[in-house]
Amino acid sequence: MSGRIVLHLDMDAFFAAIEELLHPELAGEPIVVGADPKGGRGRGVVSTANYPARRYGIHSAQPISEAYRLCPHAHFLPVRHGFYGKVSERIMRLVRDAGNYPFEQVSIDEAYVEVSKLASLSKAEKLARELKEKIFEQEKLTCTIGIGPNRLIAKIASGRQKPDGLTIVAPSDTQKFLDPLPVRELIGVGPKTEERLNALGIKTIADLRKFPKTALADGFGKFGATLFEQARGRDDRPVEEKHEVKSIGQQTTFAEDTNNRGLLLKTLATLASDVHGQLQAGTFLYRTVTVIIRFANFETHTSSHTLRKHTESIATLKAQSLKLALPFLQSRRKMRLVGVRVSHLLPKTIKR
DNA sequence: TCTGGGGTCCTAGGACCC
DNA sequence: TCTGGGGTCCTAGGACCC
Repeated sequence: MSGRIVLHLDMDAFFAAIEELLHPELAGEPIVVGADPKGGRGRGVVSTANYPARRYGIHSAQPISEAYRLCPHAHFLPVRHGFYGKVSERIMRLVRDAGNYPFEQVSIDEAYVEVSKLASLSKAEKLARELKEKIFEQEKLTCTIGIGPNRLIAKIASGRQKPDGLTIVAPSDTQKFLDPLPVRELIGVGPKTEERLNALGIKTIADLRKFPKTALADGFGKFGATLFEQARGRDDRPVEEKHEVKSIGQQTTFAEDTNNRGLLLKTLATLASDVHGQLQAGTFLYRTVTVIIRFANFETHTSSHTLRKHTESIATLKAQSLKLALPFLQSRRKMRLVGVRVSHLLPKTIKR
């Protein structure tokens, strides 16, 4: 595939930016959206911090207790998913309706648009500027856009200049754009893989490019081949609105670790019926039930069972959840989290 | 300093079938 | 007495993403 132009749009500090709009009096002050810090004793993590808060070293996924230590006077606000979802819907509609381009929303605040048919980077740039303007006009929120010859480059490009940025990488500049970047920028390279690559002397994408395909395949399996391609700026994943749901689940972390049987059983039952509610809302049948248990020391286990046929029964879901959890409960060890997930979903409309 | 909640995808071993 | 190969499904765990 040649001559592609892909645009990646990423809202800036989305949750925190929305909260700023709802609390104009907090303008310019550090805002942390996430778990309740409970005076430094809270569990949970930072969901999003605004830029003033980031200057204190606060960032997404950081333990909320740590964020509290870094900046106790920040404004700590709870996550209001429903509200952000509504704002997201309006923004995504605007982007989707910006033209008849293949569009793919990848999360509450991120989307790709395939604008290959514009056939020129300057036209794509113009569209990007228009999108940024329209979103700001309508929602008073800023976003960052990356444009590149495929999803990978567009995504990395948008990550380069934030907030309110626009980065365009021409096909001919792709390699020189990638080479100096740390391998952590690549899709699917997290802390563990970064560590492993670093141990091989691979720090930058230029380093990665020197590694033979076979060596990468040996060390990283299927992902090795993807790494090889990514290092060369290649990515042929299409932009398409799709996404069938594969699983539905809920989990909860207790305010304090517990081995209280009554509480554990009650929590599992509640999770099971909440999951069932979502199942019904989406009119799905399920076939596999998985229970997730996390002990106080963070050791995490799953136990699952696949039924002989699909069902929508809530009684079965509850019974299976309890049955799967039982061996863990017998241990009497304290737990910090329990969860229930269903998979092997089947849309109900297909009657059998 | 402990580490959320919603997900997806990959791997590896064992069971089972032909 | 020793011992195939391929394919699919299930289960458990782990890495990663937002």
